[in-house]
Amino acid sequence: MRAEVAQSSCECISCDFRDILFKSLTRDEFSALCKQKYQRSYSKGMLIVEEGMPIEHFLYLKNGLVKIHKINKYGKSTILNIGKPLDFLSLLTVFSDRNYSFSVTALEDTEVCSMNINVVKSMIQNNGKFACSLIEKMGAVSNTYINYNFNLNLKNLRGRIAFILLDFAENIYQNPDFDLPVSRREIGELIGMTTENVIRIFSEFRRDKIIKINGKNIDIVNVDKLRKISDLG
Amino acid sequence: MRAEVAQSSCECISCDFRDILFKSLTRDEFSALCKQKYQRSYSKGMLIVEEGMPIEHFLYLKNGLVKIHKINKYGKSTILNIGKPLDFLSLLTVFSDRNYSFSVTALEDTEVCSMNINVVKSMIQNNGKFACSLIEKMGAVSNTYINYNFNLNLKNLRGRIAFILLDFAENIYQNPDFDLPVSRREIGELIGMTTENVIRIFSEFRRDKIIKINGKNIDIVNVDKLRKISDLG
DNA sequence: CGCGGCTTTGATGTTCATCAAGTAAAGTGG
DNA sequence: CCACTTTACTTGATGAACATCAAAGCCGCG
Repeated sequence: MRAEVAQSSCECISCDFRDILFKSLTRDEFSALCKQKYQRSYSKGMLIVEEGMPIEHFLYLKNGLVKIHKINKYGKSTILNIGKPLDFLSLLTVFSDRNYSFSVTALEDTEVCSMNINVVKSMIQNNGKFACSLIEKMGAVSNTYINYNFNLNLKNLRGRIAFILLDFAENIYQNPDFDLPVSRREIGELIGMTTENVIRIFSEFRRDKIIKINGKNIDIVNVDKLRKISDLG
Repeated sequence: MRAEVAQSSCECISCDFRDILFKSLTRDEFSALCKQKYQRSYSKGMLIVEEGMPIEHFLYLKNGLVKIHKINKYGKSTILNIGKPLDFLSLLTVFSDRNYSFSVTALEDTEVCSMNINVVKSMIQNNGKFACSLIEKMGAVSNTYINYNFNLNLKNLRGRIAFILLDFAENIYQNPDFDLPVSRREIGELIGMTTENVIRIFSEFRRDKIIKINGKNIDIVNVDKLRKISDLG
């Protein structure tokens, strides 16, 4: 009864994530999750997770965009991945580590839902279907990450830029015309090249009429050519 | 009863892997797993898994060493990872994909145990403790892989060679004197450089008295210097 | 207004891949 | 067992790709 009431008063019931990961929860489990969850908004630029902090919550992105980054011992920053709502790298490590081995920063206004990690762990123990969907999701995220790296590592600089622009257009914004959520420097940190060369190749693509650039705004006018560069690089 | 008998007659009971992943299974589960498992030996060079084949089994390495590799569309081979018994990359993707997205080849004589994937999936559903340990193991493997890539990508060629030699010595053979299980070309495929440059840097390190080389045999004589090169690269 | 961060372009030098050529080692068929 | 072929290994020379350095314009913000 109590559970019933809690559930109906809970916005989680209409959350997109419910179908992805939580559809196998019982009403009581769902309600318990709901009651202790904590939702928070982060505006662009805010730090969501700091490298080294203890892992106490299972986080997921309701919406928004984040960068998962890490600083090496000489202070150089690297972006491991751009995290989208349903494809969140943090998922992979949160059940094994005690402390975060990376930071997470909002690239756009982002809503994050956090649940006590032990509550989720006990749900894994008690609900096999939930455990299965979590394992499947983890595998899918791994695959994405592994393929992303595999594809990127073999390419030259022009190929990388082409690849990343197509990735933004197709996988993140579903639109050939979009605003970059990151600076030129951050693109370099993500695909492993210097800021100067990111800019140089942007300019090259503009000169060759493959893209239009207006500050952060990118409009891909020749997708075919861009894809060819990405494939051949 | 029947289960009991099956269990005591099964060699799995003394398998190292039992403690890692399967210690939370009930006797009946363990016995069921045992009865349908299939163990096979592969000698050096044999193909264990072929890219594109359907995933029907959950595989783990009992002992030996494998390379996980993938061929890009122009026929160029890349090694994603070297798989050790308890740290097997395949673990990450086997529950999400329908077909293998990579090949696995034995680098040394290797024993592989294979269990029907659906049996394992149903164990995940029915045994929460098992699901938990699997999720933890998956997370640990992810972490290793992500860190491996993070470390490697920032380094120059000398740093990469130093890093990989230390990895072999410390994480695989626990000995500064070891036989390389791979060719010079394969090292290049693993850390992203040409065969010629792998050899060149080997020769350089030999000239600088950091390592001794005798064919496949490597003896690290100046670990500190090698670590410095790995760190600074 | 001025400062700092982001962006842009050009000049220069280093790192690395490619090409070439030769030796050693390992497998293959007679 | 030996000629033969193939594959792995090695070194040098060259050029291309990329990082670094330098300088200047732009923009937002205190």
